[in-house]
Amino acid sequence: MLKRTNNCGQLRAADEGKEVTLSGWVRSYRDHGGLVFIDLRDREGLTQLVFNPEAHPKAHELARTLRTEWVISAKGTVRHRAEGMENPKMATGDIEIDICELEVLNKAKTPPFEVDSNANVNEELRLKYRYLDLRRDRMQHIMRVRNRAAKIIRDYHQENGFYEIETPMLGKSTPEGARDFLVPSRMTEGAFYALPQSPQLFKQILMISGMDRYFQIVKCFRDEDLRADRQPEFTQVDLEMSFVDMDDVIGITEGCFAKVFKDILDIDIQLPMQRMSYNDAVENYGIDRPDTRFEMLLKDISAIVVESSFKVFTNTVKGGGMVKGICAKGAATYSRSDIEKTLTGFVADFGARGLAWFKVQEGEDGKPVLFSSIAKFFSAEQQAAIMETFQAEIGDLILMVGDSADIVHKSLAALRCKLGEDLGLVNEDQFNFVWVVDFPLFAFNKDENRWDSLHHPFTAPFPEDVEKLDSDPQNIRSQAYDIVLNGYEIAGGSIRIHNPQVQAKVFKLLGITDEMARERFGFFLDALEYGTPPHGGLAWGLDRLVMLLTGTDNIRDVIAFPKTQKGQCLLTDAPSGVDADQLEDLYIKVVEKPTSK
RNA sequence: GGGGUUGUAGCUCAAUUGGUUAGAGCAUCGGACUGUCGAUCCGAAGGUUGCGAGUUCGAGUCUCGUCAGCCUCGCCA
Repeated sequence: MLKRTNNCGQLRAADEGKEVTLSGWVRSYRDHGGLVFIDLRDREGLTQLVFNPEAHPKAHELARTLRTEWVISAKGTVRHRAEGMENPKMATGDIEIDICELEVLNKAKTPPFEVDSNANVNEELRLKYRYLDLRRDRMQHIMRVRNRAAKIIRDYHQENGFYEIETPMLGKSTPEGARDFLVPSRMTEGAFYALPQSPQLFKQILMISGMDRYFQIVKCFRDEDLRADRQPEFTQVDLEMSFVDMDDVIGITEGCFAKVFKDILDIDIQLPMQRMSYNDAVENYGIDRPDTRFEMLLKDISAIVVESSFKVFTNTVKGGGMVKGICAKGAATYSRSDIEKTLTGFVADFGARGLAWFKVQEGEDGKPVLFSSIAKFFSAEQQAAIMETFQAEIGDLILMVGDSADIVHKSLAALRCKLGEDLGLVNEDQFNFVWVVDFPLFAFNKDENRWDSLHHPFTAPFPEDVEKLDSDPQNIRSQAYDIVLNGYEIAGGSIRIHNPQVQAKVFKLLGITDEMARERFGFFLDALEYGTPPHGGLAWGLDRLVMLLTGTDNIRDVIAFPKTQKGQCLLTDAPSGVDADQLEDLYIKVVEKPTSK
């Protein structure tokens, strides 16, 4: 084999005269009958090879047989292209290689789609032939960015005193949280490991073990339904620190994000990052992961509309619900069918039973008035108060939902983001980081009549709120913090409970009896009793970060070998059936799927 | 589990209201061509319209079922 001396993105005019060997894939061939030009591609770039029939007839003859995606090595001399023949579109466009010797390392079948093209290709096909898809420019770029991000993150944490420590993939199943992927044990009949949803307890135990600072870039597994930004296995940057408070963890994390964005996108992030309380986020954006790149904030008009004669709203407010809305600037041009079919249908997905609307129009006296089929239910004063609340101007569209707080916030948060996109308010080049803090520790679970952790059961309350564990669980704030970028939660964490008594009280409120706690977390509760340092940490979703760094809205694009929405790998055809012998070894019997008809 | 959407040549797409032999660009194959660079020019080949029923004189088009991809609600501490 002709061994390569350089890669295909390396050579420049200054290398003129050097004898080099390049290896790679044939991107395109241009056969002029006489001269043959080949664009050779490898991970680092493209270089033009020239085959001259008079100078090197043997190489030229072989070159005429080349086809796209064949793998070759070629030896020749770097030559500055003739004047006017340079190609400014190529990094190596000033030079070409005059080839004297060509070796075909491997032929290739005609690919099922064009590797050398930015055209959209059916994703099913891309996933089946992922090795060809990964050869394409866009995927090469994404993998390069992902690799660089991982390196920066590793270097940064190493420099800041973190040990990279691996935690087990075969762990213990815990019933709360997401559904576990289970792995049957051959050694212990009827017992199962679970793949980790996150290394949560192990990293806390590492703090108890005196490791001081731990981090890991680690796979996590959750057996839940997939979405555009969710895969059954995904990658976290997981870290934990001893003897720290919230500001320490936030400071370390901010520093790392700033470095990643500077190095990869050359963007300077203003530090410290903005912080927003959970309550403010929900009140103004309807969600705990606000996209702050545009305004269109939610406004509460319950107090105004409760006085109106519009029964839908008055009943809602009197029944303990609320009425909130958003004001879409300049959107009064939306047609009635846009609003009553498209937008109303959109919020219906989130449980909203209706979407009330006002168009702000110019009245007879030139002043703004509200127009809609329900406007007659609102007095002039009420209308004025509504416009005042939204700072509405002529040409705006006010959209309102009256329902339980949960539905109002969920539906309007989603509607706000949709309209933000539709109206072109989102600047794709802007990166708005915000820490969301002051989360409540618990949320009440009506169905089960108990409290649920908003974050997870090991999250510490603020010290001054600890006494409320007995009296007022609803108003306990937690030392949790989420970092939100453009509406995506990209990292989250908390200061952990390091006091066994507090941990026991939290379990109790969560409806976890001593017995259950023993069985599930006994090992951890024991560990807590042997000298636990105050500690806290955080985990990043690396996949989502790479999505934002590369501007894709599809998590499959940032994972080399992702799964479809049904959890299939189209490349390998996993998951698949197994031999009866294998099942027997594991004491597993497959039962037929019960028919639901 | 629910809702939506897509499926036509190797790829990306088109095909009027249900109406003649389902078309185009790219790719492929053959030929020509000594400075191209998404080469160009000439020619050829390429189809179970995802699959299965049904309605109809007639279905790529309408109906039902089914399979697969995607988006989404529930779900994801």
